[in-house]
Amino acid sequence: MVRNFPEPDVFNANCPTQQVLETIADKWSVIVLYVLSQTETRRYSELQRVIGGISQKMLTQTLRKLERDGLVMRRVYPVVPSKVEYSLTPLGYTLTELLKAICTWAQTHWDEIEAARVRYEQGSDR
Amino acid sequence: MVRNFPEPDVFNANCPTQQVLETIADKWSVIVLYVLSQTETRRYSELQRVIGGISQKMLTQTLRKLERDGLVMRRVYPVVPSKVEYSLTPLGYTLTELLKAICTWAQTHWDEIEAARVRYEQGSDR
DNA sequence: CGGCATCCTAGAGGATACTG
DNA sequence: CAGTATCCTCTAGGATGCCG
Repeated sequence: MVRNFPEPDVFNANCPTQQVLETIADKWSVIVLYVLSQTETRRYSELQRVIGGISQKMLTQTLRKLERDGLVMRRVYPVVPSKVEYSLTPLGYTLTELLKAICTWAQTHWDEIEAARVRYEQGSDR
Repeated sequence: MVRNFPEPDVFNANCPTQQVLETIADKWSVIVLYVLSQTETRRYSELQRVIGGISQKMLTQTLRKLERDGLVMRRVYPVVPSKVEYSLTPLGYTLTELLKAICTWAQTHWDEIEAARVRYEQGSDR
């Protein structure tokens, strides 16, 4: 039996935690979830417009993955032209605080990281 | 001046937040940081052994990136055979709570995600 | 021991065109 | 509008071998 781990260790390649990270620890996933966490509901085209630099392929792919994992809900309106709305599921909502924290951290500490990079470059130059 | 953003928006491709996510929102980075957050100090070979399924190339690459961004500290002991120890910097430590939360979330909700996947497969089959 | 350097391949991911 | 399909490129990342 491969399942059932004595203690959850992220370090084990077989551990589900690593598989979850494959979903969560992805740039586009974080951003999409973050957008949805702020706005109740978003249409496909809104997401594409609001998120800078994402291709439509990546957007669709990310949404599918999040939907498959039960984090995002997809509602199709049978109208023409078509209308599709995306929102977080209850499970997805349990992530919002975490996502907010991550984005806040990124915003707060960006200058320190940038400074570290400069220092690193200088150190490696001579 | 490209820098200096009115309000930090993750959605803007130019926003530093996205750049930080490139570092943080990476599976191996999360895991390496998590290991270091638990153990003060780790040697290279310990990290490689403890983390299942990481290649040495990826490990080195991840460590360099984290070092460059000021999250991880690398200390070399001039002995032979060589000895290198990695640990978190103060900046890196500010991430530990977040990382713990992420890993905890992954552990807690894995079964729900798995259930969602099964549901998704069934739905798409017919 | 703790790495680089090199080679190689699968898959990520962009651009473009077409469709219900 | 909200995608799918196709093609094509480029790079992430494994395997292997060498070095201080």
